Amino acid sequence: MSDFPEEPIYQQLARIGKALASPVRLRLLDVLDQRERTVEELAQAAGVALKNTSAQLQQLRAAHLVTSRKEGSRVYYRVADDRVSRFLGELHGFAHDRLADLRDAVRERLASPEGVTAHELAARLSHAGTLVVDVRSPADYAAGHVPGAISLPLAELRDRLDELPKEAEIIAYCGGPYCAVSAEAVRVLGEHGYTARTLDGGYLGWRRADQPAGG
Amino acid sequence: MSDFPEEPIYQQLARIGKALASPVRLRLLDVLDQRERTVEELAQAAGVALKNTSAQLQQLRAAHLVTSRKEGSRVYYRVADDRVSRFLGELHGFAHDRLADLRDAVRERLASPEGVTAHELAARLSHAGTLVVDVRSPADYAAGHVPGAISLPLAELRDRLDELPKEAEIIAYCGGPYCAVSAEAVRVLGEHGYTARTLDGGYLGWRRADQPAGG
DNA sequence: CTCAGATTCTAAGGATCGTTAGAATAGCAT
DNA sequence: ATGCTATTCTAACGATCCTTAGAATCTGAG
Repeated sequence: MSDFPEEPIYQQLARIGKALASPVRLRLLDVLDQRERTVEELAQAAGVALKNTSAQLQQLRAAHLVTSRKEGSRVYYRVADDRVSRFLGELHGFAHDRLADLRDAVRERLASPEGVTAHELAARLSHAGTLVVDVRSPADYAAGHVPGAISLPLAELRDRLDELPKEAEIIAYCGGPYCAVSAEAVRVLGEHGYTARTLDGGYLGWRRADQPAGG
Repeated sequence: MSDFPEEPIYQQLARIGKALASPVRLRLLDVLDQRERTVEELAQAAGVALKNTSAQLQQLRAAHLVTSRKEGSRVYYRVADDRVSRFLGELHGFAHDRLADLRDAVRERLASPEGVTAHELAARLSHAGTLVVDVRSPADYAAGHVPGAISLPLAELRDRLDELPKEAEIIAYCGGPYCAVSAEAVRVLGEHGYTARTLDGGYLGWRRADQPAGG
């Protein structure tokens, strides 16, 4: 135990660092940042064991990064406020341009051609000819989506191709920045002769870039 | 070990969190962010054992938060680039407005009346009547300081009071945001009839607010 | 070439953290 | 009340991290 005089202060600061030091907690934060969820929904969406999800949520709550509200027998968690969301966005950007290993891991998982940034997409929304497709679940879509986007979950994509005009340029997105679903959708669309690209960062990237959540 | 499909990505992200999860490493970063230092200078300035300083520096380097250069038999470390400095500033601000315990720890250590923010000080520099006093070591002063500030280490303050015009409003600052030296200087100045306040965040806060480092 | 100083590498004990099983709590339905 | 569901608490094991002693490396000086 070394102890310089400012240690109590830095110990407090380190609480935030500690909260961000676990892959599981970072994952939970990203999933929660998309929308409020119950513990069970969260555990399933994040792919983390239920008991572990609950345990990690206690730590995130101790660091005041998430808050919960009780409704009946369920507990709903959400990211504490907008500042947490913004800070997480900054952490992602900071880590991304600092760690080549992170960029490699992302590239290996997504393996998709370059996507459109949130800013580029915002500029295009005012023009016709761009069709934005939300490939998440209808529940996710209902909780908020890019203005003008249509809901078209990946599972239904092949059956509903006739709803998509051939000449449109399609931008597909899913939830998190590392979600592979939109990349898969782009692949399928490409096979059927469409021009399609992903939205970098997904819906979360869109919101973290301060873009509006359309109703 | 839980493993959701995005785990390798979040594992990389967590490397940044882990680097920021230790009070000692956060302290080293703050001291290094003030200026480049050798391992020994850093260890002494931070109040951390030399062996431990070296060990923690290896971890900070692995996370690409610091870089080193060798000059003769000494190794100089510094914060990797401006983005690290900015991110640390954001982390401090984020933690500060989130953790009441952190605010309490700061208040307990500094116990000084409210200081001036970097932004306020910047606005005042153009007017006469404000005297900015740098109470750090001459070496720190030489490495960069608030434009127009005079160097007056705390140890010499009592002997050099006659250099300070009684009618000036004095702003004193030291290195880090949690350095108590400027608060002590303000106390001494107050005893001698001066109007004096501290600069919130010290020199580091000044730089992190994107203010110029005067020569 | 040898010596002294600065820093890092290696190794190891102790502390802390991550994970999960099992018990406990709280709310709703009957 | 009783049972059922959702969630948290308690306890415990293994994994990881923090810290520091001791050996090793590198540099400049004599």
